[in-house]
Amino acid sequence: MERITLNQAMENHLRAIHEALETNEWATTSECARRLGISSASVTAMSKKLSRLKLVKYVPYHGVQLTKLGEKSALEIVRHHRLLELYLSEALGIPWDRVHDEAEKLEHVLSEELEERISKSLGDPTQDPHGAPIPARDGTIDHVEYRALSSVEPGETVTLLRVDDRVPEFLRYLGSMNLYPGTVMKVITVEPLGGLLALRVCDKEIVLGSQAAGMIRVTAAAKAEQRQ
Amino acid sequence: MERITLNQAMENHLRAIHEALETNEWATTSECARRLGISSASVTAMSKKLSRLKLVKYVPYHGVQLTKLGEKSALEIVRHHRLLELYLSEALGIPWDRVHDEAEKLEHVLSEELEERISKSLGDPTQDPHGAPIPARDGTIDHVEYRALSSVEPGETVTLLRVDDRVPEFLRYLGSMNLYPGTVMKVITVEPLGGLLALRVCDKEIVLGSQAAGMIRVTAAAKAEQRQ
DNA sequence: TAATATATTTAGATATGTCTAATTATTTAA
DNA sequence: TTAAATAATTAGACATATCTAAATATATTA
Repeated sequence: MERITLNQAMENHLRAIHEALETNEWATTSECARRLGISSASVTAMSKKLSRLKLVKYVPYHGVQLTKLGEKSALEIVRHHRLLELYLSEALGIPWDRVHDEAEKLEHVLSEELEERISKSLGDPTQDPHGAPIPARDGTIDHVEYRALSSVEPGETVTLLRVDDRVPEFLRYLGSMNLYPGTVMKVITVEPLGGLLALRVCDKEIVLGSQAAGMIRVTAAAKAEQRQ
Repeated sequence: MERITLNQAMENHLRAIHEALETNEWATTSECARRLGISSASVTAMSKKLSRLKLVKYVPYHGVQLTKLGEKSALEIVRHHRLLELYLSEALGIPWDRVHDEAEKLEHVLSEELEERISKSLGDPTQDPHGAPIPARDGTIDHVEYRALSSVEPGETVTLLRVDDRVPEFLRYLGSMNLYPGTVMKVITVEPLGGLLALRVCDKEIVLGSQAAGMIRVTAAAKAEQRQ
């Protein structure tokens, strides 16, 4: 498997594709465009380019999937991104709602050596501050069974495993209520129409909207496991 | 003084100009081209652009000088660069011969917040690993009187103040002889034609070529001061 | 001072990633 | 099953920073 030189645009697209594929079989053009904040036309152009380089399988009008090579390349960028998020948070004290944007810029200019030293200085971690798995150097990555918090039934007790890292306001809101990966919570009630969720966390009651609950992933099993 | 949004190419040019102006009144087109590793034609094009933006004074066939605004912008990039060099060296243990290339990539994507946290975590330092002054946040910068080691007379004792940071082999060589900023050395002999320099450092004798000696700057006063 | 060498600029080309507007496919709803 | 809505692609344009080759200006040398 050859090594391919990627530029920043290609790296951005690959990471967007990788993330889109976490929840769907195909990364559609519009989904990638939305994630990258660019036009669909631009995404199509890049899909063709990545396809020509054998980094993705591109099926017109369906979207793209990563090839083995593309997967490997994407995981390297994801590793950069998540290691940086953790490093910025742990070593430099940047609040968890701001590390994503910083990491997004830094991830493209991280040398192998710097990546390795950062990883070592953190003890070769396997999770970023938002609970996302950090791929290992060899491309292996933890696969954990998740559920969206919004799909949990009233009465269940679950552990928060992972939150979406892209919306600072959302993360600040969670932080203000001490909702971090590892937090155990019991779902009290679920409003039938709006999906408003009432939770009990450490004897405090918290209410979340359905959109917020959709950005939170929790243990798939019925009973909580203490994690992290 | 307005704030101007700079892209990576503009930042690279501004830093090259700033460095060229450390030794010359004008930053010539060819000198900038050499430093940036691009063609003179490209430098001319950028000189015009920076001139249009009032960041430099461009006199055709003479070169460029930084305006007040350009100086301020350049110093911000230089601050990024040197803070990063020191951080990579101190916090992540990257050898001093490799920090320049890393910093060159990172300097363009450093946010104000990250810059500030890095600076704080280093105790708001004023010198990078190669002895170059780190501009303060407000743009003030230490001005130290230097001399090239190659211009020192035999018999003089001087303190190494600063070395060129761009050639890894050169830095490794210095490191192998324990020549770092702060090192006190006595010039024993100077070969008249080739300029070969014999030094005594801690009772060890070291010989340097004229090119190497030209990349080392030492105290301007006749007697050494213990620095750093 | 004229001839030559060197440095700089201009002209024109290329690669890249993005955009908008128009066209074509696909999906959804009537 | 046809019509309408949505999604994706194509065509064509633009900004950017770079390049090479040719032209021009400046500096150096005979």
